[in-house]
Amino acid sequence: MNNQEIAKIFYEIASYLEIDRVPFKPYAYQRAAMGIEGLEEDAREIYDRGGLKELEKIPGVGKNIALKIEEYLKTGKIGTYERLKKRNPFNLGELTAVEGLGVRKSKILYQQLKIKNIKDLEKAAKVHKVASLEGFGEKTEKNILQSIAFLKRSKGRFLLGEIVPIVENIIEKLKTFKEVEKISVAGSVRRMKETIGDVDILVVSKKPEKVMAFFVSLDGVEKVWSQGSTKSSVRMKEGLDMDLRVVPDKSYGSALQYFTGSKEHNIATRRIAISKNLKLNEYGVFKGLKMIAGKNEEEVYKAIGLKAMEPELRENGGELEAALRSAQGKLPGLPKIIGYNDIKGDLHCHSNWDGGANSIKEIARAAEKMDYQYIGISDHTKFLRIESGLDENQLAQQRKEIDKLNKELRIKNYAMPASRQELRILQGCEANILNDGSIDIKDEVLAKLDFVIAGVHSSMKMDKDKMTERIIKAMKNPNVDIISHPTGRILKRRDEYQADFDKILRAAKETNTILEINSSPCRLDLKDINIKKAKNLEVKMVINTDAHQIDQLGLIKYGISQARRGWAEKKDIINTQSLSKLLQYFSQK
DNA sequence: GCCGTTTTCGGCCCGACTGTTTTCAGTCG
Repeated sequence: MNNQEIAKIFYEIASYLEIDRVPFKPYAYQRAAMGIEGLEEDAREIYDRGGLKELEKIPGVGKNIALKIEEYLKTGKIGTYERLKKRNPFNLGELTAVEGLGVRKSKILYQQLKIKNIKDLEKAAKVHKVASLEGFGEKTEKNILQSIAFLKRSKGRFLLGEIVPIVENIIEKLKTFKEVEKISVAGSVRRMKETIGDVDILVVSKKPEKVMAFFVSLDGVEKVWSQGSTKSSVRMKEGLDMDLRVVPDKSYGSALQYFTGSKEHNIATRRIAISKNLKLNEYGVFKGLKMIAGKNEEEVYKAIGLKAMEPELRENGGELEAALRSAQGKLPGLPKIIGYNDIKGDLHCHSNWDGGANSIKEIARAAEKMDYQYIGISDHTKFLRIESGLDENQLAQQRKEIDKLNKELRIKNYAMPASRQELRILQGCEANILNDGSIDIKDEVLAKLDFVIAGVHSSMKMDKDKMTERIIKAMKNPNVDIISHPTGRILKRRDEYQADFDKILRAAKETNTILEINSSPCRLDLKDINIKKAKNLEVKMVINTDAHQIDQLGLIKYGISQARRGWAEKKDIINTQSLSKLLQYFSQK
């Protein structure tokens, strides 16, 4: 994939031009970079199909930038970029990651002190060489050192699953403060992005100063970066930054829209407003000086001719075009994405048979509490000795226990509301896809299970063709219904396997194999763009937790949010369906 | 350098806060 690399180069060109105060061009390069990032097709394929003309159809790409893409595809380099880099031989990405440092200050640091990277910067700041530079000072130098310490500690972003509990706690505390009239989380947390840089919280209050004073004095606040009457910014003891904004009630909707982002979504919505002779900012939608909307998000979007959409969709990935069509009654409009209460059962739970924390009965009880109609026990199989994987005999034993429990539970369920009478424990397993694509459990045993999940748990560094073939061969096994965590990534720790995902998707379609969206906050695998691809190809998916103890059943919300970010609808996700429909999917293999 | 429901020329998202200033540049989101 060349696209990410090309986009990165254009972002950097934009930064270099900003250093030199070149007007407007940086914006043009950024837009081109965004356009390329958003492509579903590789730039080379586009070029091979129609040359420069075809490249110019990419949003933000005109004649000149098309030429630069061509140059990159032909030579692997872009002359303009190489020259700019030579003139600014410092690590821009690294330096601007430091809070408070942008491109201009980075250049000054290089010119005055020959600082090229964070290491140089830390050295210089420690001996107080930075404070004396023009435009810098004591405080800037201190903040730089603190920010570097943080970067070292956290490696940047946090997992959504780490952040949400912290945010929920802070919001609960703020709700108890009587001057807080309305409150909502905004930013990437509201969009449920898989990793979070910092947290934005929005409040309506008539006494902003009092709210700010309360906020910065909350337990868990380690440092106050800034404190004003509309915005305050703090560092929490967990290491993440949290911003609180206070807005008047009449602007709550426009502020929520604005602070929810994404940045790309906001830039695009403002441009739509301008094209209609309106101005959109965090205070409202304005026609001249007259405010025409702002109280809630629905009226803000409506004022600029759009239907409001769920926060998870707001990435400028086609949602604005869809919202425009929805508002005009045209198709295809906004998707009716899956809701947080639409899941009818979790099919990937580990019991104490393979070393998980809870018995099958305890898992079933927990599933009842979640109002599930079915629960799938999917223990590891024998190849994974370290996880006490089950062999053929143990699977047969487990079947007996599950059959017994199903009888017990069903009797009790007649006393339950109709939705729960169906609760049924299904027996699956999470078998291993061996290096040659075969499964570590005999076919005749797999055939007796209600469903079979298969996943890669070994030899993850296989080369691309081999890994692709390995997974496809597993999908061709008529007993394999679901592929677990299909790309194998672990956020912040391990990259995806080398594999051709598009090929795997096509094979999933041909073999009626279901792909898992694993809800574990460090996996979220499939990720949003792969979910979108699967949906477009009509490949079915299932949202599972991979829980090893019953408190992890609640992680399902992160899988759902990922599915929502991938535009998945109820019909795309098999475990939104009734038990009978679900079993029908499995029988289609 | 790109782009067009007012435009093929003349615009390009926009406001808050900080730090270093004495009216503002830089950064952030």
